Amino acid sequence: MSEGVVLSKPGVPSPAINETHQRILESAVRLFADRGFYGTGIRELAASAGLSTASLYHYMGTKERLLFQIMHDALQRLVLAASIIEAQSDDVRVRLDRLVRMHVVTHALSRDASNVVDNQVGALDPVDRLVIVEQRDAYERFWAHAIRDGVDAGYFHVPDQSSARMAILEMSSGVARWYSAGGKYSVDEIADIHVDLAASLLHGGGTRFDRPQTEPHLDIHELVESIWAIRLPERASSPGTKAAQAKRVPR
Amino acid sequence: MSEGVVLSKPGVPSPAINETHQRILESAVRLFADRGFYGTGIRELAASAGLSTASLYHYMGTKERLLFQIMHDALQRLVLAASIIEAQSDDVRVRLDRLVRMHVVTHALSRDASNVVDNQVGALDPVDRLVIVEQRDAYERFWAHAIRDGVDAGYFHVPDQSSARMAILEMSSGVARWYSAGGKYSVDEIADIHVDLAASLLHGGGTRFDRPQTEPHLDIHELVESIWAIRLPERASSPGTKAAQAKRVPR
DNA sequence: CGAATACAATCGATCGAACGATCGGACTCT
DNA sequence: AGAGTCCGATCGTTCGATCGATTGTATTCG
Repeated sequence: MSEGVVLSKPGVPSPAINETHQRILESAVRLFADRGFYGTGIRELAASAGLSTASLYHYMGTKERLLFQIMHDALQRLVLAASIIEAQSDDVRVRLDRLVRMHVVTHALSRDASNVVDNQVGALDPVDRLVIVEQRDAYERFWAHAIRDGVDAGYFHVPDQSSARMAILEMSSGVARWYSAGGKYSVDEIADIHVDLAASLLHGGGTRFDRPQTEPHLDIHELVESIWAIRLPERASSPGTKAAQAKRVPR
Repeated sequence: MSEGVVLSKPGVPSPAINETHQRILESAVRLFADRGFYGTGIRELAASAGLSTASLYHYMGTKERLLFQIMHDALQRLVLAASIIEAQSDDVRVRLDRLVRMHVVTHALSRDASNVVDNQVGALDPVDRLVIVEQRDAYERFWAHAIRDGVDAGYFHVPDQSSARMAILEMSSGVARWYSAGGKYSVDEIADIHVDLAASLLHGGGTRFDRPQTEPHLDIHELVESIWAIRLPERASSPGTKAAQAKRVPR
């Protein structure tokens, strides 16, 4: 169960050129998420990364460039993950399950970066903003196509596809607003719950996900770990922990 | 069909002490929503309201106080609306329908204020933030109780009540992020769609809202208009325009 | 080999601009 | 006369950004 169908090395390399740069990026993500772009001064930024403001400029170019790098990198990973999921999920119900799971897991674990992407677009200068918005649109297209295909195949029934897409994305992104590591549920349980909620939303009163068991294996944990170069907490059992299973609606 | 069961004058009086103050509040809401609290300077604020920075201070106290007034007022209206809905909706399915409708309509029409409430809490000083967070919690409690009552009555089936509440609130608040007046759907159609989506989400694969027709009348248009002191665009037919009706899932 | 060279990394000091906020005084209206 | 409303001028602070200079560390040259 360990070896997935993931390509050899799909990970996005970090944009950092060395360890100091990496430290700056990490500090900036945290501060931008906490206080916002305009609420974060370059002196805070420098102090948080442990160097002078002059040294900071050696790496970041300008403060606005730093924000752009952070958002561009975060979105690039999301797009890559979505494209791999699309390529390796034949059944559209499975595809959507995986999109939701990936989105929720990354929004919980890469909380700060997700919040920066979601809330700080307005702080970008107009040219950079265009690039970022196009990336975000590209990501949303994977969702739009999944929903469209599911409706065409007769699996999904929604009052309006765009609204359904926005609803699922908003509720899944919302996880980054309220999730905290010590909470009632683990990341995987929250992902399970949101897969359930999305399924209900898309079935509009019909039957729930009856997942075909013949799908080739693609482990979302492995995918996220390789693309984000992070280590996820072990999940208790698979798929779905006992707690999440118990909460599930009997059909 | 015009006279609802609404109390005589439930409206929240505007916190503005005169027309100039009102202009300041409106400018501030727009600017804070567009550029954020820290991204808005008092000189922009003054220029946008058509006076000097010195005069600005005559009304707003401090910039932070101005933000607090805006958020407090917006949340007060939401809480009042929710309490009236709770008091006048016997059936829990109707109660949730109305909560969603009210929330979506106000987030579309009072877009800027909603975005300020949703995104600028972090800019408040710790004392003010406590007050605002308590108001927001009070508002969410109406939703929590509605969902709990619906589950207890056997109408709703969700994997987790808190997650379901956050999901519905996030997707409904999301309207304030992407709604624009010239879009494909009218405000009422968007509200209809979200009532549908919330219903699907809460029924978890069961049957949809079969609304009891015996409920005493409470018109959400009237409610919102009186509490927010605004005039909503006329809705084409009632309930639900043709466009929204056509999109609806046949059962 | 050791000296010379090149370049990345760092910082103290400082720039002009914009920031939030305040003052005293000048206009209205009663 | 007195309260309410407005503003020009200006306060001290912080902002994002840049400068010249110094260090550390390879690489090249004689």
